[in-house]
Amino acid sequence: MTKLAQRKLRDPERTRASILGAAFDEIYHRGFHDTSVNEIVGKTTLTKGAFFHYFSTKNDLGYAIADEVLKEMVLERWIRPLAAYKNPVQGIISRFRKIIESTPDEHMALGCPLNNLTQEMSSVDPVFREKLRAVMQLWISETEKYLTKAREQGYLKPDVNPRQVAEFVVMVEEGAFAMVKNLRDKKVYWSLYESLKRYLESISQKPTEQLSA
Amino acid sequence: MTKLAQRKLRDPERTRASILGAAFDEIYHRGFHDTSVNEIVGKTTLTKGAFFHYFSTKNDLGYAIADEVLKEMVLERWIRPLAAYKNPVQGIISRFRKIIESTPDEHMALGCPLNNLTQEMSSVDPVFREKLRAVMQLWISETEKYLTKAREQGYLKPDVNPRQVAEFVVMVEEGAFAMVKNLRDKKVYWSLYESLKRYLESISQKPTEQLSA
DNA sequence: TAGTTATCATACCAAATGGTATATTAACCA
DNA sequence: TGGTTAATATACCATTTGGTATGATAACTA
Repeated sequence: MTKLAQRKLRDPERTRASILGAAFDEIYHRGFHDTSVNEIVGKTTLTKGAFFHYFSTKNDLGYAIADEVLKEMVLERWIRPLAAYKNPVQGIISRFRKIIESTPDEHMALGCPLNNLTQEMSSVDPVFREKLRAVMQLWISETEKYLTKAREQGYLKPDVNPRQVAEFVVMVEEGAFAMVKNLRDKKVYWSLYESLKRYLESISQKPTEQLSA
Repeated sequence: MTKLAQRKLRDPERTRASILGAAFDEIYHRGFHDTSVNEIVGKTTLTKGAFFHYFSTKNDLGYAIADEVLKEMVLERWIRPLAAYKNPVQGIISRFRKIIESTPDEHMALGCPLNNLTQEMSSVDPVFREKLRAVMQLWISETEKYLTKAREQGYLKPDVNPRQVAEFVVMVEEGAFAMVKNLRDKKVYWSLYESLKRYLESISQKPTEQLSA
């Protein structure tokens, strides 16, 4: 009773978040073009009126997903966890493994949300293009920071270029999901994981145990 | 005059190919969902009647693109040229470079046609899924053959797994285009090229010059 | 407490889309 | 040569889509 009554109460932030969440889910499953506004609001307790109150157009919704959902997702999944590792290179390897392990089989077929939206929208809408580009730039730059630190600490060979490695690593992280989506075979994750690991080890070295400062 | 008259003459094979070509082009530029049948026939000298005579549905056209155009494109761009190299590993590196060099700047923003179609359609239509999967399986398997040969000939270290490397190589080949499409920066091609080269060299070795047989 | 505004619902619409029905003409075959 | 079939054009349609106009109600403010 109380709960039902409270459902009627207004909570704009929650409402907007609810639309955004339902929209991300639908779009992640079926793609942007194939997801209609009616379907999105159908997944919530709201109607089209609420939708267009918060997003003046369907594209605007897509922009919000890029700006808010995808950006946050990249940071949460790929970047922030790296802080917990002493050796950032080892952190990248471990994170890749853990994300594979924690990805439900159902999601295997859906690929990387950022890559999906990019492949579909980036060449057709310049605003999408810029926003999705910004997310990936962030992903690469943050990865690069950790790789730079790793080189400074002697975990990487001195001749490696952190930016170059960062681009390669992020490309593998995205590309692995894309390939598994295509092949529908989770074993491929592990195959690609082994190759990434081997690559990173080939540019690594044991840090000479020199005292700090 | 003669030419104009001949244009009226019927040539079913050419007609079908014309539709297929225009459709591939439009879909490559704007995606499958965002390309309408009207737009496709608008790019040809034909009308909707001809279209639905050759393809009973729009999806059927997409299937034909996967079966015929994409498959042929993979073989022509990535596989067949490898036959010309004595060292297949060197062949893979060289081909990657040459494809970068020969890709017009305009195409840079469009990514890999196979990847585009996969990300958009694979999770939404099972027939697409199977056909696109078959193309990528072919791509990987053919690459694997060359890597197996390379290992037999001593160009690769004996402990490398050709299938595993093939999956990684194809993933990089696709992923590189996807990333450049997102970042819109051709320099990234070369950065990724350097990394792929370094990786392949790290699993390579000089063949011990033992006589054949 | 009255009135203004923000939040959400309902009913509707013009345009575009994939697809069909049908007409027309070229090609082939007996 | 006549008739059957294949190839292409034209006109049309039901449905879906993003979006709008407007109404209703909750929330806030003076």
